[in-house]
Amino acid sequence: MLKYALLGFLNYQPMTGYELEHFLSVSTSNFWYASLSQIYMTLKKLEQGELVTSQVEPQEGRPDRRVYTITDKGRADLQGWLAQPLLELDPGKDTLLLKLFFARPIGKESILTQLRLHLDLHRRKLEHYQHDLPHEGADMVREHPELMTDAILWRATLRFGELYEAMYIQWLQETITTVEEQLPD
Amino acid sequence: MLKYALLGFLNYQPMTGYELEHFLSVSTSNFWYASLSQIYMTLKKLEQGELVTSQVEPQEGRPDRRVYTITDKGRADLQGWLAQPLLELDPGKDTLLLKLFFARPIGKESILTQLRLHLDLHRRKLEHYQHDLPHEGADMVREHPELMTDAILWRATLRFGELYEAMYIQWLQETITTVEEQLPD
DNA sequence: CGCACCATGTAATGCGTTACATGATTTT
DNA sequence: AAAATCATGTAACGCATTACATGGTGCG
Repeated sequence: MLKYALLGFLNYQPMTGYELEHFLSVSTSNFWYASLSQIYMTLKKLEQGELVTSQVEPQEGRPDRRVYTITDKGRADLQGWLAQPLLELDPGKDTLLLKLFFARPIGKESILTQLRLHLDLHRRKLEHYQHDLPHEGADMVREHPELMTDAILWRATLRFGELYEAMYIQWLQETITTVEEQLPD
Repeated sequence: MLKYALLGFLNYQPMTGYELEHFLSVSTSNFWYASLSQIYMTLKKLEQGELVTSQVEPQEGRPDRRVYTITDKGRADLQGWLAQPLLELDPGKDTLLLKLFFARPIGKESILTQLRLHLDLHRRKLEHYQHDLPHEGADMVREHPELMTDAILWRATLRFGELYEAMYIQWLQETITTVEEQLPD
């Protein structure tokens, strides 16, 4: 699926693997992220499949830039994926919930400590969504005014992040209270 | 991490791979699930690491049952993992959000159709949490009264599932309205 | 008569993480 | 002087999915 994240960004403009990582981290990291090494490997596969092409731009003092451009075939593939409805939900994975489910043996206080730590992590994340991220999308639109309507969808995904974190915070607060009141030592 | 889900259940009682799949599907599938083939492979690795042992129970007319039992080493490993605080959040993955982010080229109506389809999927899931799942935990406690306090934590994870689906439904409704009102055809 | 349940596994492939390897330029 | 940014890649390993392979029992 990273494949489509990369094609999606390359459909806006040609860029390098390094730049793709930047865009992933400031706009989709919430629901899709990948490390640089994975991005480089995936780009290589996309090029083998002729969904992108690359041109090397020589540089001095640092590695040459390899700029990737989406091909017509790549655009068609992206469109096909976008148009195809998703018929089932992603399986969820959440390590904290898994730990909590089996946490009884480590005792009440240790459980509470861990829940409070997570509450803090989620509060920070919510702040990040509210303060830092909104600017990034605005920057992109300034450079590419034709993407103004795309930005409506970008904001919707950011809104999801906010609602998700607010929900998680609420659940943690509730759960901390439940554990305090109901779980024996 | 599946490793710990399996050790967690085996810490309640010895059971087979097949039974483990059942427990995963009725209690943790929300935040951790695995297919049978993956469970069988993971059990094999756990046995090699001496975290579990297995006894074969011969049967007629169907494959022999292989019943796994957690060892002291396995219990210690599980405890260690549970006691170790999680210092960062799981990276989120959500295919619908990824598609939505890049969906502008497929047009307003196709986007709305896909969002409405997902709204339906999430409504079904919420019903499932509210009607079907609560009984499963109750059954387990009836057979193992000593797990009554564990059930407080199980309910907390189920509650997360409900809040998550309710949040997702709210976001989808909001987003459908936003797209209807703001996105040009 | 067909479907769900019981019950186990292997093999191939793909996706993702971590570690390894390098090194100049720019900002604080 | 240190840290962040720019910039690319390979190798090893582990985790997960899908397909393959088998077949009796019990219920509606």
